[in-house]
Amino acid sequence: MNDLNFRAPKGTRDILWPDSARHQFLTEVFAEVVSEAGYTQVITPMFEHVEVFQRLGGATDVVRKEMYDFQDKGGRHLALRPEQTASVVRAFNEHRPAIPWKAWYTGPNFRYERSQKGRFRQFSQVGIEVLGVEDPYLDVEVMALAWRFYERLGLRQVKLELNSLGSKEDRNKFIDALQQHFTQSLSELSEESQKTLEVNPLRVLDSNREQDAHLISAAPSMLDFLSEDSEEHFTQVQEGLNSLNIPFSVNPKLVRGLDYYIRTAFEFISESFDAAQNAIGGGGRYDGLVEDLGGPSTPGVGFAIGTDRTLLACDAEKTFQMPEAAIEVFVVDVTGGMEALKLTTELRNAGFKTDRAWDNRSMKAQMKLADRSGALFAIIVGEEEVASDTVILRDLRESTGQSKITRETIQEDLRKRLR
RNA sequence: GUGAUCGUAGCUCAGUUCGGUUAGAGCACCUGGUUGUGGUCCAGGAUGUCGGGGGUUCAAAUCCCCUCGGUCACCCCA
Repeated sequence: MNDLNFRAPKGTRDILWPDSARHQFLTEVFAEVVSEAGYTQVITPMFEHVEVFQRLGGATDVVRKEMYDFQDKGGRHLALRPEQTASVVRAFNEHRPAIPWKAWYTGPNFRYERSQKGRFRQFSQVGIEVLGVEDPYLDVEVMALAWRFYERLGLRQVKLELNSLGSKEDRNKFIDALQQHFTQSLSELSEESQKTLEVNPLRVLDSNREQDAHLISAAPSMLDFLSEDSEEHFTQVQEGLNSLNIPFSVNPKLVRGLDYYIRTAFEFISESFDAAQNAIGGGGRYDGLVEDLGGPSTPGVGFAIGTDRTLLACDAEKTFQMPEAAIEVFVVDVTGGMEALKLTTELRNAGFKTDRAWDNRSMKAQMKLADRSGALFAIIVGEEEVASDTVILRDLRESTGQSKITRETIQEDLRKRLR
C-alpha cells in the first residue's frame, strides 16, 4: 500500500464521494449558468501538438517549464494541456464555427509544478471562450457570468479585480517604461525579480517578495499608458459592470501569467480562505491569439475557473454542501438473497432508489446496513413471507412502524408513503 | 527548481526529548447479548512492513544518512 508504484502520482489525488459529487454538481451548475446565456460545450483532446501551447509565448512559465510533454509511438511531440484556451482556439481554427462562437468547457489540465494548497499537477477547470467579438460589453457579459456562477454556489466573499493591459503597442510602451524604472534601481530588486525582469518585465509587478514591494509601488502604472481606444474600451467595461451592480476594484498591478492578454484582464479572488493561491478564477481578452495559432484575425475573450479552488472557497464559506445520498428503500432478505435480487430489480425499474445487502448476512447486520444507507423504508423478506407471498414494510424513521403487506401492492404502498 | 515542516491502525492522534518487555487510545468496522429486526446500551474481536532503504547499537517507531510522499511558502498560477 505504501509502495510508491501503487499510490497516486505526486501532485494528483483520488476524489471520492462526497467530493466527487461536489465536483460533478459544480460542473452542472456552471453548465446551467452558461447555457442560459447561449454557450455550447466544446470538448477538446487532453493533449495537443506541443506547438499549440508553445504559441502561448516563450516567456510564459506554464509552457516554459511546467509542461507535461512527451513523444508518442509515432514520434509526435505532444503535451498534456496546461490550460484550455489554446485548445479551444485551435479547435476554432480547425472547424471555423460561425462567429460569435460562444463555447464553454470543463475538464482536467496538467502542469508540472510543486503542489500546495489549491494547486495540483492535475487540476480541473470550467470556463468559457467567445471568439469573434470586439464589443467591450461582451467582456462585461463574460465577467457577469462568472459572477453569477459564484453567486449560484452561494459564495459571497469573492472579489473581482480588473485591469487593462492596453493594446499590444500600449503594452510595449509600458514594458519599456517598467524596464527603465526597475533597471535604474536594479540592485535593490531581489535576485529572482532581476531574472524575471529579463524574461518578462510585466511579471515583476507580480512579485510577492517583500524586498521588491517599495520599488513596485513606485513603478509606473499601466493606466497611464493606455491609448485613447484602449481607454475607451476600459471605460465601457467599467460602466457595464457598474450598470449590473457588480462590484470590482481596478488593480493596475494585475498582469496575469498567460502572456496573451490584451486590454481587459481580470481575476476573481476568494477572501474566505487562507492560502497564497487564492485566485479562484481569471481571464481576459486575447485579440491576436487566434492569429498566432494560424487563424484569421479574430478577437477573443474568456475566463477559466479552478474547480478545486472554488470548492475550497465553498468549504471556507460553508456553502454548496452535498445533500445526503438518498436511498429510499433497502431490501433485507434472510432467505439467501434471491428474493432481494428480484425485488431490487423490480423496484429500481419502477423508479425507487433501492439498495440491499450481500453475502447472506444476519438480519441484524442487514438492518444495520439499511440504517446506515439512510433509507426511509426497509422491506424485509423471510421464509414466512415467501410462503405467504408477502413482505414486511418497515418505516426506519420510527421505532415501531411495521406492517405486513402483499407482494403485489409493494410499489403502491411505497409510493403512498414516500410521496 | 528553492526553503521550512511533517509521515505510527481505515480516520484523528499518543508514544520519539533522555533508544530497552508482545506499539497504544478514540472513532469507524466485525461478532454476540436479541435462534426473524436498525439507530441507544453492554460484552468481546480483527487490523500496523511505525512511509521506504541503509547505517550506529546487545537492542531503533525513537539516533544518523539517503530516498519517497504530504503540507506550507517562494517561483508561478486555477
